[in-house]
Amino acid sequence: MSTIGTAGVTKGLIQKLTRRERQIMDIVYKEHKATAADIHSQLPDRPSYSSVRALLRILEEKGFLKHSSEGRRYVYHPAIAPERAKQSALKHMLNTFFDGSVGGMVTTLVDMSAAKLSDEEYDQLQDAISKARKARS
Amino acid sequence: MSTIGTAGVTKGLIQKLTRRERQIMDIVYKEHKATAADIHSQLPDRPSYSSVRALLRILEEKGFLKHSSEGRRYVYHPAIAPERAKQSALKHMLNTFFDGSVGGMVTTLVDMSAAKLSDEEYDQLQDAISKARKARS
DNA sequence: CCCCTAATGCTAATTTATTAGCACATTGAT
DNA sequence: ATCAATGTGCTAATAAATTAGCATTAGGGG
Repeated sequence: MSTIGTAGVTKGLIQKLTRRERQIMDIVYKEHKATAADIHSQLPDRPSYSSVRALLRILEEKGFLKHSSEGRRYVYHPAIAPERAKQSALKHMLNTFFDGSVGGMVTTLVDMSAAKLSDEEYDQLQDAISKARKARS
Repeated sequence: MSTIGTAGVTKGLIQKLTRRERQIMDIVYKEHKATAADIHSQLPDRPSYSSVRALLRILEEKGFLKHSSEGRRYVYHPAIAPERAKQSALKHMLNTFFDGSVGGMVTTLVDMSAAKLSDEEYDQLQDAISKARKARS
């Protein structure tokens, strides 16, 4: 079974985040964009609004977030493109839990959700794999 | 496209870990088991051996690690079964980056590694999916 | 116009995480 | 049997993360 390496990919930047910073980035990635209030409302063990804002400033300084103004509010966006963050996270998980095996990961994923997938969804999966296979070469 | 929920699964315990603690747990999951020295040698920005041992004690107190004695050494193991940890991590990633879509995640995974998979590996993937599909009902 | 609300900016205090130091125990070699 | 090497246990110091407080500014409604 072939594997995927880790070298040079978004260089583990995300692994450097602190607990709160990670929680915030998770929310931003999930929502695509979010205001301080959005984030505050979704954080576990909600700290004060003030704390959230301090962290947002820090994350922006560190280059993980950008903001734009929407009316009077700041709307925060990830500074690292979702595609890259996604891939980086997937690779990390592949290496940590699946010894780099894509097949192992897909199998676990499909097994986990087996009962919940419809025929249509299975077809989509099969298609995705066929296409990737052909696109190779 | 159906999705997978987050409720009640290893209850986000792992999200509570600090930076160093996470780094250590990643190594332990990756290696399946490890001594303090193993971990020390693999940690980024290597702290002192002493620090590592302090963290191992803390992780054990918090219930994330167990140890057994092997000769004179302690060998650390995850206290949360790899299967559960894996699933918990996958679900978290599904929700954060793929809006809960298994298909989306599999597609990204396969695309990422497309060039590297052999025909045989593609066959394995197709098989895994077919089996899961049949095992359903 | 003036006040209330809901934003942000900055800074200081507190809490938590991280680190390292040192004492003690055990094994193996000479 | 003693010494060196390699473990562990515990504790205190340091560094980093997290939190909250307070000042300020802008908008909207009466």
